[in-house]
This record gives sequence, C-alpha cells and structure tokens, in this order.
Amino acid sequence: MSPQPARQDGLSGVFAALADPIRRDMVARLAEGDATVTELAEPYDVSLQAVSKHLKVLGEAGLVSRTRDAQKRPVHLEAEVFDLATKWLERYRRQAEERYRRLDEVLAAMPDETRSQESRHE
Amino acid sequence: MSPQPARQDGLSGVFAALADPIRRDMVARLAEGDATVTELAEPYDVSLQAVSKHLKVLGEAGLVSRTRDAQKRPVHLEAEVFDLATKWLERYRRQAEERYRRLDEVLAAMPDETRSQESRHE
DNA sequence: AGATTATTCAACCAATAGGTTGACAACCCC
DNA sequence: GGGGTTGTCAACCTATTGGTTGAATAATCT
Repeated sequence: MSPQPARQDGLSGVFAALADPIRRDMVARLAEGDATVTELAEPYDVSLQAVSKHLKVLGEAGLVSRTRDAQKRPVHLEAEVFDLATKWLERYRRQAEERYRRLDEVLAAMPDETRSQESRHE
Repeated sequence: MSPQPARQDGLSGVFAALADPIRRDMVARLAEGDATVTELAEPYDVSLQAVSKHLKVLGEAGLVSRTRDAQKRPVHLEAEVFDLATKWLERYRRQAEERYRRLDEVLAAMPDETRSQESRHE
C-alpha cells in the first residue's frame, strides 16, 4: 500500500522523473485530481504506451500510485515525496547563502590589500 | 554576468542536472565554497574529463558559474536557481494537499452510499 | 621560450531514455 | 462468452548520457 519503495537513490529517481516536461505536466494535471491513463494521454501527441511508460517512471520514483476502478487504473499523485526533493534543495541553498553572508562579513572587515587570495579554509 | 541563460525549459535542465548522484554531490560540496575542477574530481573514481562534463551540465542548467583565477577556473554555486525548482515543487504539493483536504471534507459530509462514484468535476 | 599545471575538446563506446508499433491481458457489458 | 474498453508488455529504433582516452588550449613559472 505504501507509495512504492522508490527504486534506487530516491532523490535521483525523483529528480529524473521531474526532468521531463511531459511528466512534469502530468504531475501538474494530477495535482488537480486523480486521472486515468487515457485522460492523461489526451493532451499529448504521443501514444498511450509512451504515456504508460512515463507513468511507470513516475511510479518507480514514488511520485504516483495506482488503484483499480473497473477496467481503469486511476493515477494518484503522492505529493509527500516532493518533500524529499524540496528538503534537499532547501538544505543546500540555505547552506550556500549562509556561507555567502559570512563571507561578505569577512570581506567587509578586511583591509583592501589582504583580499584576493581568499583560499579555502578546509 | 547573469548565471547563464539556462538552456531549454529551465526546469528540465535543473531537474536533469540534479538527477545524477555525482552532480548532486558536487553541488553539496560547492555549497561549502567554490572549488576547482581538480578539487571537485578528487573524491570520485572518474576521469577529470568526466567531471568537466558534469560541470558543463550544471553550468548549462544555470546551477554553477565559472570565473578565472590563474590557470584555475573555480566553480561557483548559483544557489538562487534552486528556487525555480523549489517553487515548482511547492506549488504542486500545496495544490494537491489543498485538494485532498477539500475532498476529505466533502467525503465526511456525504452519506455513506453516495460515495464511490466521485467523478471529476468539469 | 619551454616546461608545468589546469582544464577542455574530440572521437569513441555501452547503456539508458523516449518514442514507435503490434500483440496480449484484464475487466466490463450485453 | 464475445466484443468493446483500458492499459501493459515486448521488440525495436534513435538520440542522449556518462564514461573513456588522447590531443589541444590556456595561463603560469622558471
């Protein structure tokens, strides 16, 4: 029942899944509500099979789950998985920004000549 | 001076760039401070050329920029570009969650038999 | 200028991704 | 139970990706 074990690294799967415009578009559509493969395929000029493949990718990344409703297999967005990606992004943006801030302070406090060799401080 | 026009769709480039573990690792490293290609290559068991290619991908996604310092070309993380991805993720997670919340309300307010055909609304 | 260091370019290769078509499976309806 | 839906599996094709090695470029240091 759980949103699929998300194949490898997790993060790689999620980012890779979202790297494709069609897949991103499907996610956007699914955010409005569950949909069937045929419904999802309709806006695009590709075969149903191609769409099915895209959904497989999204599924393996843990971004969508499938249920069964008659012969249809509605696709459901598992939006919590986004958090994995968001947290990663947030973490390193914050870390980088924090560093720039500190660096600015240091530079501001430094006499002009001392600058320019700012070597890394392991 | 601006962080590179970010090749195609922008978002596709960013997500694709971050879909690779090595590249994500490099980003993590760069969040601690700028580094040269050789420094970045050191932890990995791949050629310098491979690392150079990874950096090209990151660069075209707008995630890093290069300057020049003697014969070195230090790599600098452009963390603002993360926002593009973060905003996208946040938007659709919120939208999906919002929908689930409303759906729950509707379901809760509905008598038991009426359920189960919850067709899409348009 | 010649040697050294740092990085990229070019050609190549295997594996993967995204697409196709055709056949198959699962389920409903009559 | 035969025929329409709905979706997936399989085989195939091409372009892209991530890696390699070898040669080229660029800046610096004698």
